[in-house]
Amino acid sequence: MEKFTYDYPHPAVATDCVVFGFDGRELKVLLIERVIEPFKSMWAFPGGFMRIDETAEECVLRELKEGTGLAIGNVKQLGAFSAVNRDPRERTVSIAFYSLARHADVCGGDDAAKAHWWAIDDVPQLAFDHDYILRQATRRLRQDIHFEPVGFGLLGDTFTMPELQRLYESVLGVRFDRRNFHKKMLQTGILRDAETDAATRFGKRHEMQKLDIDALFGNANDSRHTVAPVAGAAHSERGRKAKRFSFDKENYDRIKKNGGFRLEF
Amino acid sequence: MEKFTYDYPHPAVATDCVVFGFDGRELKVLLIERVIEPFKSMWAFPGGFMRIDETAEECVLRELKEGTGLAIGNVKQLGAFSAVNRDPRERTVSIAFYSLARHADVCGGDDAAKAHWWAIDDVPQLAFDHDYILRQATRRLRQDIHFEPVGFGLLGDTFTMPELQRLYESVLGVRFDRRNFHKKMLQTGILRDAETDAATRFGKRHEMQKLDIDALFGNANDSRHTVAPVAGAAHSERGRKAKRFSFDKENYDRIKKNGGFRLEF
DNA sequence: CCAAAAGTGTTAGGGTTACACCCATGT
DNA sequence: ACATGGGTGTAACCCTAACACTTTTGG
Repeated sequence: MEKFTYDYPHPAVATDCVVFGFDGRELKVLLIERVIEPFKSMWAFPGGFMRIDETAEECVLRELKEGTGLAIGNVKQLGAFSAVNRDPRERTVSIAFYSLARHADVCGGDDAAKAHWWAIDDVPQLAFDHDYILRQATRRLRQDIHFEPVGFGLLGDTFTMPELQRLYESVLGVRFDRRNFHKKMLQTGILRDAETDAATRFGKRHEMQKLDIDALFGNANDSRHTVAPVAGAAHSERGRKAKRFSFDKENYDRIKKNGGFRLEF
Repeated sequence: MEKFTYDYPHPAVATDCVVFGFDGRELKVLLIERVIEPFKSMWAFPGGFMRIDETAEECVLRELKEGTGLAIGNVKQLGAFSAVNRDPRERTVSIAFYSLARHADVCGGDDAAKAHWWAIDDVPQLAFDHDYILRQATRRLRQDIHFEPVGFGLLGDTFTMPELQRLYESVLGVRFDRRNFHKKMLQTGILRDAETDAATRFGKRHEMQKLDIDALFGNANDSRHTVAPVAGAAHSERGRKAKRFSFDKENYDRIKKNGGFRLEF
């Protein structure tokens, strides 16, 4: 086997990714059960060793794809974890990231071991220092959600205000008043009325029929279009049907240039 | 020479530290002129390669001491920088940190090359990807200053409200109303009246003389005790003498437990 | 005596919070 | 019908932003 030699000892460099998801009720994390030593049969974040010709970002996206089938484009770096004994095999520095995935996008992956969603409050003891990394990631997510539209990565293309509220409540661990939440969210300017939007895009603002809307977005009775798989399964079918919104990326980019939004909570 | 061999290629791991300082007027950065290739005679952050038996934090503190004489205890990690070609010698991942230093604490260091403070707006083109790292560090500092008492690491043990205001204005690049700034700062609860504090500590609250205060903290005419070296040199001696404050660490820790403070600005 | 710097309080306005009723849907 | 869940507006309060004069000090 080919060998690689250096004048000074080099640590190995790996990446790990904390993938958050949301099922409509609870915040979740994607974990993989380890099939080899060390920490065999324990759960850990997807990740792996960095190749010599890729950046850490490239590495973590590749490992994510290989390990879970997730092909996402956005990861945020949490930082490097460098405790001397964090990996019993050899000295390893891990560059950790976090990302947000729609609950349904996980499709197993190649050597897919077992990738499973765990409720954030029920995660078992993890391999390596991943317990510690998870705490950092959760804290970071809670911070970021005030200033960045992180939540929308966890929902479908369209979503309802109550879904969005449950997401924020899950992440932050608090409860909000419906009306105030609604108001605040609309004030940020990053939401767009999904139905109006769709009608406008198809040039049928005035002729928009209920049937068209159902066809575009799926309604509660139409299982062929589960465009909102996240929340659809989580709450009862009773009660008034909720208005759907979508994330207004164009407007968000404009707002971001002027300093971004801030959600007080 | 001893060699170190691995089955897979390993990148080198280094650390770099962006050290911010404040001279009473402008935000500064501590840079070292490189005396060896690559990037010889260009300026760069203090830092160096990580040893196999130390964490990144330990490494950066050691390098800081060796390179600049700074013996500080608090650094915050910015993250890992892993562009494939950032170091022409070999593939190197750098874990970057930032820290705050009192302007006078830099005393040269061992192999001290030349460590110099640069005004943040006058920094020349830097070695490696340090320009990029500096932008990240500046952005991060601006964020952190809203939630953490970062500013006090840059000032002396005691400081005046105008000094503190100039610091915040330098970091954030804006101007504040004196009265509102004063009010907001006191409201955070992390400031303590330095003169009252000192008098209390010495059990002489009621007998406190002006002379005592001068002896404890130095006054504008006493060059032997330049306890506020940061601002003392920067502004004219004219005008009313300002009240001194200190950072109330005990109270800050208590406040932090309850969610911390937030400076709106 | 004058210029420069620092201390201090009030008011208007915007934003947040608290709060109650009606409507739509499915059982 | 009724239970469940969602949509909507208003009033009190707090916090922020705007604003001017006085005091101290050194020249």
